[in-house]
Amino acid sequence: MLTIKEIAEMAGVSRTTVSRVLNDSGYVSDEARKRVVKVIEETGYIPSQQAKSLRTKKTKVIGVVIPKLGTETSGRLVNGMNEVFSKYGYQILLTSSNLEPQKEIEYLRLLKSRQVDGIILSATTISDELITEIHQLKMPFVAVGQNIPGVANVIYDDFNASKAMTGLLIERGRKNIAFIGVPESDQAVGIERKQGFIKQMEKHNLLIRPEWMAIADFSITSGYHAMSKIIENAAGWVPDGVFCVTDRMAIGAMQYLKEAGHRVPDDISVAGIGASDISKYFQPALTTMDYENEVAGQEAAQILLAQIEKSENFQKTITLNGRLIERDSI
Amino acid sequence: MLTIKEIAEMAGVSRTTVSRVLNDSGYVSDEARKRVVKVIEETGYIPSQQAKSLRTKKTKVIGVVIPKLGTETSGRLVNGMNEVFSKYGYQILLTSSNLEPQKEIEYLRLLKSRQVDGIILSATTISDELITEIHQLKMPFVAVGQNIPGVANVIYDDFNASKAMTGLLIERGRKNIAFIGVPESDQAVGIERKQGFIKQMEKHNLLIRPEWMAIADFSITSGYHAMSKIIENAAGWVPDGVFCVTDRMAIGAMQYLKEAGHRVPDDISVAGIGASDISKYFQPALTTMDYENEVAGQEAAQILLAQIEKSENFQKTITLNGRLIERDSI
DNA sequence: AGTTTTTATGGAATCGATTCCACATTTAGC
DNA sequence: GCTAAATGTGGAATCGATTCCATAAAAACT
Repeated sequence: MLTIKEIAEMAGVSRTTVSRVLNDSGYVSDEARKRVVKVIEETGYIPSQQAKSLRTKKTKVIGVVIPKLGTETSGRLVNGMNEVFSKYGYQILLTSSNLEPQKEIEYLRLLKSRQVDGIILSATTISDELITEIHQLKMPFVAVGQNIPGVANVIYDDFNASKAMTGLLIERGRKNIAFIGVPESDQAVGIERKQGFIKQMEKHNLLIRPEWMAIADFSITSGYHAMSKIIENAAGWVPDGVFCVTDRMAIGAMQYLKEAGHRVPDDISVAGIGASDISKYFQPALTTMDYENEVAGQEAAQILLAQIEKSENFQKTITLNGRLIERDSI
Repeated sequence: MLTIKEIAEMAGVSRTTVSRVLNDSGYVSDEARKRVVKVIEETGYIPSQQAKSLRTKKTKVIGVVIPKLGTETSGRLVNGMNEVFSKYGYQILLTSSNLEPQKEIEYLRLLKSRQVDGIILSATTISDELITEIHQLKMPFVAVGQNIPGVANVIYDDFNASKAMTGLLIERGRKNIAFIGVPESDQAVGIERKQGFIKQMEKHNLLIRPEWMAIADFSITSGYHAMSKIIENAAGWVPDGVFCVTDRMAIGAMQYLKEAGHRVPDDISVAGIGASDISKYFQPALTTMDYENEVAGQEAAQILLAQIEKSENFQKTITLNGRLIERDSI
């Protein structure tokens, strides 16, 4: 491993001068600069960021914690962040909690120990322990997707998105609407979206049947099973609409309906949230809500950078609205 | 920011002793250890990995370069790696080249400058420049998906996978088979898979029509357009099978066929490669090849760890075979 | 009791960069 | 021609950890 000392010797200058060339700082004569540059090129020397950031206290690395690697949502989110960060010379240290709450806390610590310049957390469930940990962090921080008190947030307006989608279902004449949600441990998806549905139904004086309210786990398969259970429980009475809080569950539900001989949307309408890639190509194409995760990622990155570079410590919260995408499933 | 020095002072011991407690090394009396542990817990002190690895020359970070964030393939691959790495206390610094070859080289340098302990590259196109750069790296390295000479590789047997899939099509009585591939700049997907198709067709003395050989760009939409062009060019003659080198393009092709009134698989069979999530739920369910990217990720991680920890410098190449998944599209 | 071994502790060097400061040499200003 | 400012260079301290080495006290052997 080549070091600055060796480069200095080879170029016949001091480490200080090499450092100046490297960082374009201070005074360096053309003559000396040329010699240094030449040696660097010949040797392929790459300075150790390690040593540099030990001294400068800046790593130019942002820690990001996402729930699961390789999901569309996380992918888009991280892409959005990356766009902004790379523009400013920052890199992302990506960690995935794999949906284990304990890992989130662990990774937060780990990221701090790696001296990242800031952290973005895309959480699913927020425990008190997690909140405590976050507050102990005392470093630039932004939460995405879930509202965490006392810190900067980029969140989606889940309540109104859900309400709007339910409204669309009703507008199209659907009255007996089933609901496929997720556990309430997830505040945004589990509670907010459910509340949006309930409020809208109540507003129109529509009956919410408990036996038509299923809970699934985000997967396509779970949507399939939830739908089958609802239809079986229906016993004669069949819903004329289903609102699924995620696209993948909606896909599963549609799949079941098709197999069971129900026509979508003629007999029964299906709606999702997320505008996943698959939703466009499935038949019938799913009516859904685009959450524009890239934008969320960009916003989160911007806020974090403001905290880092201008050391603004605001607890700014940005709320993003979903964009309704009407297709063929309603 | 708390440092080891401050902890030492607060506990009334030397930095050396604190370090020993931290790393469970050397001799420390119970009495001293207790005092140190107490101070650490009270203060929430987290040692700087930065400083540690400057000294130890080990960062416990692995650099990973993938072509695109948020794709299923990359997601699975990275998940597989992560499984292995996290078991041994390593973390992944993930970078995405966003399909720009220049960025691959740039990130390789960047990762080296961050002193990662090793690098895994999942490349799509391999230029001479890239190969030169890799050889200059002189650090633990594994390439995934593309065969790069002179280094360790984990590759898929694209040629035989493609041959097998084409064979299945033929076995089912298909004779007039169209082909949707990708540009040849991608050695594995563009060339190997195409050759597998060609060799199998030739073996059975089947005609390969140039006008039925389309080139698309991995996307669903491009598959759709490629298929439409083939059908249009067919002018009367319609193929009875299409082999698409990726699932997403196969989905696009099927979509077009459906819209154009061709029945899959009755009139025309469709085959893909990749076992993507969507392929299972699309109708008809796509017959495809599972490349088991998680396994590839695990293997790559294992090989890299062997290089790092046992400093084995072998140019081991592991070839993974695809697993045929027969569903309804053939 | 005297010697060796084990246990315990801290001082100081080290990793590879940056940066403050001192000093030397030019160049500019009057 | 003399002082002041600009330019150029390197020595040495520093960042926060680990680790070699020296030293001392306690425990274990003759």
